[in-house]
Formats: sequence, C-alpha cells, structure tokens
Amino acid sequence: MSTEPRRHTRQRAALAAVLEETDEFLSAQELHNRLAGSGTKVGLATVYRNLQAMAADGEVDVLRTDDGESVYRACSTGHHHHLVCRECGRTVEIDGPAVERWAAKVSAEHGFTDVTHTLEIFGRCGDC
Amino acid sequence: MSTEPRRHTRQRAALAAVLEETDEFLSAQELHNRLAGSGTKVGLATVYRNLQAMAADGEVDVLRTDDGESVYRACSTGHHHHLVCRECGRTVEIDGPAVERWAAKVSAEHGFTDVTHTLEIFGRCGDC
DNA sequence: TCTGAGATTGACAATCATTCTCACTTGTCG
DNA sequence: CGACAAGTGAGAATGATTGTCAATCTCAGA
Ligand SMILES: [Zn+2]
Ligand SMILES: [Zn+2]
Ligand SMILES: [Zn+2]
Ligand SMILES: [Zn+2]
Repeated sequence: MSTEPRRHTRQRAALAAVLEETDEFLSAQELHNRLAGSGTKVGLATVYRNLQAMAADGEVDVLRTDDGESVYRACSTGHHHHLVCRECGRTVEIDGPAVERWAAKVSAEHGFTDVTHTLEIFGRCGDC
Repeated sequence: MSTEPRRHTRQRAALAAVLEETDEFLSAQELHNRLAGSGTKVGLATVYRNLQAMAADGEVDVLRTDDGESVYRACSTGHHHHLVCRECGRTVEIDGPAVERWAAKVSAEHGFTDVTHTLEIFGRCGDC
C-alpha cells in the first residue's frame, strides 16, 4: 500500500496552507472560498480531488456532518479519533487504546476480518 | 423528548414490514424498490419522510455508507452500535459499556457537555 | 356512524454537494 | 531543452435528498 508519487503543484500547496491555518473541520466548499479569499485561484474540482488524495494518504482526516457534508482537517498522523464541538467546531484529537482493543476483540469474536472503524464524539465545548 | 403522536397509514405499515424482513442496512431507494416489488405503491418522498421520522423516534438506526448514502435498519431499541460486513451487509448489533464510559470520561475531561457519539465497525464477515 | 380539521401522501420540481469531461497547462526526468 | 503523463479548471452531469402543494386519508369528537 505504498503511496503513489504525487506532483508538487501551486494548488495543492495553497490548499495545504489553508488547512494548516485552522483547527476546525472545514467543508470542501468552505476551503474553496478561503482559497479564493487569499488570492489563490483554485478550481473547486481541484479542491475536491486533492482533499480526496490527501485523505487517502492520511494527510487529512474526513468526517461527515449530520447533513451529509464531508469536512476535512489537517491532522497528526496515525490513527485517532475526534471530540468535536457542535457549536464552534473546535476539535480535540483523542486516542483510546482500550477502544481499539475492544473493537478488534469484538470483530474477531464474530469472525470478521479486515476491519476498520469510525468513532467520533460530538458535544458542546466549555466555551459555548 | 416525548414522541409526537403519529397516524397509522398503509404506507408506513408497508415500510415497517419491509424493514422487518431483513437484517441488513438498506438505502431509502432500495426500500422504495422493494415496496414497489411487493405490490405496495409508496411514493419515494414518503419513504424518506417516514424513515426520517422513524429514525427520530429510534425505531430504526441510520448510518452513512462510504459514498454518503444513508442506510436504514430496524433495530432493537436502546443505544448500541454495529459491526457491518462490507461485502454482504450482514449486521451484528454490539454493545460496549466500557466504550460508553470511556466516551463520557474523555468528553468530561475536555469540558464538553451534551455529548453524543457514533461508532461503527466495518469488516468482512466469515461467510465472505 | 358521520364529519371536519389537519396530518399524510405522491408526482414532480428543485437543491446542492460531489463527480465527470475534456481540452489545456505544467511538473518531472532524461 | 523537449516529451508526456499527471494535474487543472470551467462547466455540465449526477444523484440522493428535500421542497411544493393539491388531493387524500385518519381519527377524535359529535
Ligand atoms: Zn465550542
Ligand atoms: Zn480507533
Ligand atoms: Zn458477509
Ligand atoms: Zn455508544
């Protein structure tokens, strides 16, 4: 599962830059707006394509809002989960070794292999 | 959080019946097809509206496929999670008290209140 | 059993995030 | 410096989901 070589482009760099500027999950559309606002013109399709590629390479994390929109965030590498404020979007990365073990155990008990899981926690943060 | 009174209609009964016939998660479109196939004509919008209402009342569980489609399943009542086969759709309901406690603890530690969480496990079942 | 108010439905239009198309541009590498 | 495939962009296409609204059906009350 080696990562395919990826060319360096102005568009991707700009997108990565915008992603680094925040700790909230942003939609592709919102990222596209911010890029437009920062003087760099990048096509919407390109934003989608790059986000998709970056997500596949684990450079960004993706999750779905309640209304089905995908939102993206530059994240620390490695498997982890999120605690997201429903109001302001503030996000805390969390880690749960015990949960990972539990998931693996349950899967095995039921004869499932090649398992992955999604786990996100939503709430209202102290500032909201 | 009292459930609004709901009228009994032929369409809803038919939908509930189809949902009871399977232990897989099905999309609204697929459910609509099955209803059509079983002689009962029900409008697609009605399928969506009812699934929405049923989900709000906890009569069915909803989750999102990788490609963003919502899928529904008649479930046992109460909070629980799922172990779903990526290939055949077979679903096992799972329960994890430890995970529930962990989620609550982590949320509290970060000052979050009014928390909810999503947790689903995907894999390939023994038969696939 | 009969009614009326209001919930529910259905055919179809509208929405809207995401993907596709394809001609054009630009990294990469020898 | 080319060659050429990867990357891009403008706009069309997709497709699940939601909105519209007149017609229909439920059911509490008479
Ligand atoms: Zn907040
Ligand atoms: Zn995990
Ligand atoms: Zn299976
Ligand atoms: Zn739970």
